[in-house]
Parts: sequence; structure tokens; C-alpha cells
Amino acid sequence: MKLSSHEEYGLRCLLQVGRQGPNGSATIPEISRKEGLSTPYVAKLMRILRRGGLVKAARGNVGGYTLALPPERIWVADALTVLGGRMYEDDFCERHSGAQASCAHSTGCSIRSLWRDLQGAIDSVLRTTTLQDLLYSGHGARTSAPLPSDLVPLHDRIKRGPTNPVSK
Amino acid sequence: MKLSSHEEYGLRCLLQVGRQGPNGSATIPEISRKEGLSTPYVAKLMRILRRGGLVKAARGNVGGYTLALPPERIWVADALTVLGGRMYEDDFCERHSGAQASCAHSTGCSIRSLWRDLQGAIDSVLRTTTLQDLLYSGHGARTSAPLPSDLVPLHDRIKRGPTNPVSK
DNA sequence: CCCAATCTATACTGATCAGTCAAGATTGGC
DNA sequence: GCCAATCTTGACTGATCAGTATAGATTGGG
Repeated sequence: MKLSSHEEYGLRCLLQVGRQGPNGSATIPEISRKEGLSTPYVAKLMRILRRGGLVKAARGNVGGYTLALPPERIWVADALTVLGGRMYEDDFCERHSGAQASCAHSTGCSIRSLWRDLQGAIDSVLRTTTLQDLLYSGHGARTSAPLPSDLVPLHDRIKRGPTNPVSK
Repeated sequence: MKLSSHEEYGLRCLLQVGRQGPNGSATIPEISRKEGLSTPYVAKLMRILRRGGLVKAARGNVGGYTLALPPERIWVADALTVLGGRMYEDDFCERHSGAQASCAHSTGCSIRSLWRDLQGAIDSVLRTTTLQDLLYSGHGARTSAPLPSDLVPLHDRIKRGPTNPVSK
């Protein structure tokens, strides 16, 4: 259960479009330069965002991308769903029931209940945050109550410690 | 950001071991049969769990796997970290800073703040649930307060609707 | 009309993930 | 000592993901 590159970079590109203001537009080369990503890669990400209904594209000499909705009406949850799907997809049990019939595997479905709780916790964050919140955030200015850890400096680079229980 | 197969199946296998009681042990063929997974695949998953310190293995004629700790002391968060890593790894920004230097990309780090909140929400569920909770759950008997949606029947198979904002 | 700047689309390659395969090492019972 | 049952290991294959490459379609300005 890891964040995908599409989610990270796609959200960044979407924010670049949002920074152009209500009627402004951003081009692929512009976004590419500002984010330090290759233009073909930005093009691919923008295509995904466009097909997901998050941005609109204008072709031609003065083309570019604009937000499909005002930023306060774009929820991060929707953007991430378009870019990387949801954690617990509805067809998950059908695709992962093992060789046994449906989801009636012997451990019961306490696990499904866990996944539903987990998805609920994720949505409680992502469905209360809009693009607007991310555009104007002073690190914790979002509508959802930020955690205290948000107050630490930006460039803390704590290397991953041994968080695993035991490493043999 | 999707649940991985290792996380789903590995957790199921771990539960099978836990079901054997305090001093019982489960073998790979047993788990394989009960979960409907191939024996080589179960072997691979159990190896990951063993190297993560969650189970202990006994070789030989009467071998098998036992929990490394009592089930009430095994947190689901730890099991999932071993099986599939964490959502927001500490080195994420170093690996995904684009071609730009470090994390100082132009959209600022409001995104990092979001990821931290999200990881916090995930941990709030996974760090309050133990293997014990999953073993004896009547669908919502875990220590964390369950959501109302847990009360729906188990085999609801609602096909995924159009949750995306717009589909062009 | 032509050109430059833009978005669009498909195909391609390398990396990581999922699951399998085959051979080996250990243990207990007879 | 032998054998059967077990765990252990590394390599292998197909699938999905990440990012690139290349050619095409559209638009506006001169």
C-alpha cells in the first residue's frame, strides 16, 4: 500500500494548473519546467487528468490546460482516485478470493471489515481537502485539522529507522 | 495507492497461524488448503512474515509456524509494514523530487503535509488493531470504533459506480 | 497558405510486483 | 541409517507500473 508516482506527480501538475488563477492556463512545457519533469511524462499525466475530468485542454497555438472546476470544488480524493485508483476497490474480494469460491475463505471476513475502516479513515482526510486548501496552505491551513507533526520544518530528512518489529 | 496482494494474503496466512491457539502450529500445506492458495506461494509469504519477525518456524518432520508473540501484542500496522511497506516512506521525497534539487519544487510542500496527515489517519486505524481483534471479531469487535458501514451484510457486492467527477 | 506552438495517441523499454518452479537443508520417527 | 514431512532458497516467467520516444492532429497568427 504505497503512494504511486502518478499520484505524487499528477497532483503536483494539477496544482500547477490551479496556480494560474481562475482564467489562466498552463502548458505542458511550463509545467515540465516548473516541476522538473520531462515533457512527455507531463503530457501523459495531463492526459490522465483530462480523461478523469479534472482539467480541460485547449489545443493550438495558444492552448494549455485549465481546471475543469474552481479549485474549492475539486476534492483531493477525486484527483487521487483518477491518478491511482482507490485502496480497497469494490471488486477486490472477487479478484483476490484465492482459489476458493468467492470470499468465503476460512478466516472469515474480519479482514474486509478492517479494509472498510481503513478506507473510511483515508477518505475522512481526502474528502475534506480541496485543491484550494493545498494551493493556499501554510502547511496545515487545510479544512481538516492538521496533526502536530505538521509544524516541523520542511526539510527534515530523517532516514528510515528500524520500524519493523524484529529483523532477523 | 492500492492494497497489494501480499498484504491481503499475507495477513490471511498470519491469521491462520493465530487460529492454532497459543501452542499450536500451522504448516504450509495446511494453510495452503484452508486459504486456497498454492503451497509455493504460501511458502513465500511465510518467509516474508518470518523475516519480519512475526512468526517463528520449526523445521523437520513435525515442523510448522507459530506466532512470534501473543496475538494481542501483534499490531496489524506492523504486519502490513512487513508485507507491503508504508504508504509514505521516509525517503519518498528523495526518490520523487523530480529533476529539481531535493524537495524544493515550486508547488511547495503542502503535498507533504497532506501525506503526513494521510499516513496519520491510516496509522490511527492500524495501530489500534491487533491480530487478536481480527481473530475474535464479530465484524466490528475491534478496539477501534467501527464505522456504521460495518453493519452491512458481508457479501454485499456493489459494483463500482461512477465515483469519478466526470468521465469524458 | 504556411508555420510554429500546442495537445493527442500509440508503441516501446526497463523496473518492480505476483506467483511458480526446482533443488536443497533440517528434523523426528521407525 | 533411512525416509518422509517439513521449511529454505534462488531463479524464473508473466503482468503491471514508470517513464520515454515518435509521429500525428489542431489551432491561431502572419
